[in-house]
Amino acid sequence: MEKRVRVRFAPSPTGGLHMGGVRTALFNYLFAKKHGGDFILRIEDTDQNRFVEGAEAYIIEALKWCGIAPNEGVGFGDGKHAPYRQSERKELGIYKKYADQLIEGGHAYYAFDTSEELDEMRKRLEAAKVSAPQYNAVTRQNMRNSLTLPEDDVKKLLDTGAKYVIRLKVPRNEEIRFNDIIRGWVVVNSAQVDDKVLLKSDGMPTYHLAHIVDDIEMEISHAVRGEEWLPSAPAHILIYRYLGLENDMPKLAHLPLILNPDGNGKISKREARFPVFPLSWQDPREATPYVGYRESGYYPEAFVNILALLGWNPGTNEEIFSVEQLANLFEFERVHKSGAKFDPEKAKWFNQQYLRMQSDHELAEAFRPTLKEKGFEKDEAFLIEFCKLVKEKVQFVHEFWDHGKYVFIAPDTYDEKVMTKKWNDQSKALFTRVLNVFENITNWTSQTIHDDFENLVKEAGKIDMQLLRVLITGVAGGPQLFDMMALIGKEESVKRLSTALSKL
RNA sequence: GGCCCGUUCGUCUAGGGGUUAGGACACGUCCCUUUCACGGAUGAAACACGGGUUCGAUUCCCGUACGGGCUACCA
Repeated sequence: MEKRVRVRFAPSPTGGLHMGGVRTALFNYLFAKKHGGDFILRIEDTDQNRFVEGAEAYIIEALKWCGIAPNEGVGFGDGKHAPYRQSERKELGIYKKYADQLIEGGHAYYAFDTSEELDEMRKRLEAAKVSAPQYNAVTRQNMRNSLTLPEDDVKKLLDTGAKYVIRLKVPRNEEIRFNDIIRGWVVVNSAQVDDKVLLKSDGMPTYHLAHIVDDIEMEISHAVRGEEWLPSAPAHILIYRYLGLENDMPKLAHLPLILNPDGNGKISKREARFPVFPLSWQDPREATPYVGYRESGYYPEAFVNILALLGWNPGTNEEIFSVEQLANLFEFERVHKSGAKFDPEKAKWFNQQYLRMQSDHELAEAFRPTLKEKGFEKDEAFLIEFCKLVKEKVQFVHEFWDHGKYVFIAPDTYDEKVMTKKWNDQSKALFTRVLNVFENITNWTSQTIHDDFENLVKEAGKIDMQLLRVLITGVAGGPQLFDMMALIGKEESVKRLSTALSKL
């Protein structure tokens, strides 16, 4: 019988969750959603040295903003497997129990080596030109552990409270194979796997032990994680095996990485030319915050859409998908094996697509706070009309200001290029006639402005529209001019034109 | 260095033994627009290389190159 689908996103709270992490969470979410399963947030805080204040809260908020909230786990309600923080689970003795079981079975051992001794070993191996210096079946014979020390000494060390770690006893030469849902069969010889530390000297489990114990106890059906875990997967297989749980272990899926746009390496927060965090992140150890997608004006739906299409696609030509649609379509069989470079330009395009799906009313309300910040307040009808006219030009809501501020502020300069090219000796007289026509319009609408203007053109000959636009708005481009003038109003439009004429 | 994973236009990708190798972003041109944008049309642009297997390989196999990941009492 197939297990109920239960997947987890298991970040460590060592900083802000970046977009690569969000994508891992997203794929977990989509898979759970598709199969009517559970999506769990587990916090892997077993490294006390790397704990960062605020990181956990950030992760929770980021998942919420993205609309991919787990239905179980830290911040999302306890299920029957609480607690979901590994530091708290450690207090319950959960991990020690499994480590002891491994020791009893002869598949793990105590190691008493100090970090200095380990350093020495590595140096020695490097000097001897050993290609892969590691604590393994060969080198452990020269180290201080329960495999080399007399039994009495080990007992004494343990009884006197000597510091120790528990290491996995990896066989010297054994083929380990596992079937990854995304990559197919992967085969590694155990000679490449080191005797991983399972329990640290502070009593905390390492990732290797902790995630396995928790995945088993939490009945996880699929372990979906980044490709960076692929090299340690063989060790994980061994742990499951020695625990007698190989048949109960979750199916493995290693996701391809998201790479920097300019080629080198997985995406990093230092890449300052585009946001890497979903929400702005202030690292307590750093002075300047990292700007997030939310604060940059991205819709969460757009952000999630972009991420979903990095390393996966449904096989059609469509690109715009809601989270619900993504969940219906998603399958690991269509996830790529190779990493994808993130394209910030295309990300903007995605946002534009979502912006266009908004009604003029929604856009108006979204823009209102920005406008207020700039010191202007307008009624709803005005803002709706404004957004309707300007929206074709923007990718982000805040750009309504950049592309339409002249509606609210009369120009004090006039586009130089247009003026030098088009303003001449006859211009002033001509536009004075235009001004007279405008002054005499009683019913000020786009249509009447257009009609009366056309009548003047019939008498006076061609009048340059772009020049007129610059005189009224100051800038060379924008939405349909008469529409804009109708919005700006007769009084203001006339005033702007006469001001311009008096200045020039 | 060692091990592992990967490689279709600049980027995201579809496809897959016989195709004019398709779409999207970005870019060029044209149309629409008395502007810019939107929209429409159109163009340039890819199967990393070398060997096999095959009547035929971009597709399958093997090498090489290149890229990435890992190589901690970090995750």
